[in-house]
Amino acid sequence: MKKKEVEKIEGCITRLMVIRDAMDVLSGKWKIPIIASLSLKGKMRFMDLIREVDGIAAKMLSKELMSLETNLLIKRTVMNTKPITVEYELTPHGKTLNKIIKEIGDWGVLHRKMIIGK
Amino acid sequence: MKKKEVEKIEGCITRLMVIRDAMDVLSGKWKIPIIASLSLKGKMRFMDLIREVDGIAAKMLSKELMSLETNLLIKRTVMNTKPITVEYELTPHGKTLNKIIKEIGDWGVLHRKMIIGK
DNA sequence: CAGGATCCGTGACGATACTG
DNA sequence: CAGTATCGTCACGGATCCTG
Repeated sequence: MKKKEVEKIEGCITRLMVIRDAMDVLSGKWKIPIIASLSLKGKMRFMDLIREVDGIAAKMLSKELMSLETNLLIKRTVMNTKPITVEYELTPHGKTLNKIIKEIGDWGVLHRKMIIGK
Repeated sequence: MKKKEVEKIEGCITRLMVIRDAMDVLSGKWKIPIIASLSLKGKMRFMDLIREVDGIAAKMLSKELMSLETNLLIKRTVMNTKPITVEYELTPHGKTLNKIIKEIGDWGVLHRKMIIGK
């Protein structure tokens, strides 16, 4: 087998690996919608997210936010107000997801036309 | 409220809606990896996919392929060989996912660097 | 307001064996 | 080879109540 072919095959394998890495961080029902909300609206509080991310329960939101924070995608800021409020926003690294969010949104429009159109 | 502001808010809401539409079709552990494999390698048979999509069980693959076919993303072709073989490939509509796959892959590389780097 | 605690159902996902 | 059948597990996700 030629060197170029080997490289191509290995390229495929690592490509599939990084895709799975990404999906480990992003998969689930809520993570993309949460990130999309923060991406579109910027800084948001817990209650804002409850309202914005349609149908999510507080427990799930809490859990997903923790996961996203652990993966350095969002930043959590506690404000000293009374009662306390908490703000969430995308980190610089979280903002690098914007392209994915955009593509998913664009494709969603396309897909909707496809389904309705037939 | 001005007309432009209304449009912006409605734009956000519908944006989040189409994103959820897209996620309904794409979410889950396996769909993106399956599509990515078909995207990178073109036409594949059931066994090829079992090998390529690392760790998937036959039952899951079968189920996911059905779901993807229902959503018009892949095409299933039964060949009259002995024993029978089946080929799967992306439909034109399925190929419109290439941009998403690319972005996810690119981001996966970035994310890996981010995690290892710290 | 932000969330934790608790209880709970359902389905996603997995391993193995089997069939046309 | 391309699946289906069967059985089992566990975490996703939901509802409700509670607290600093």
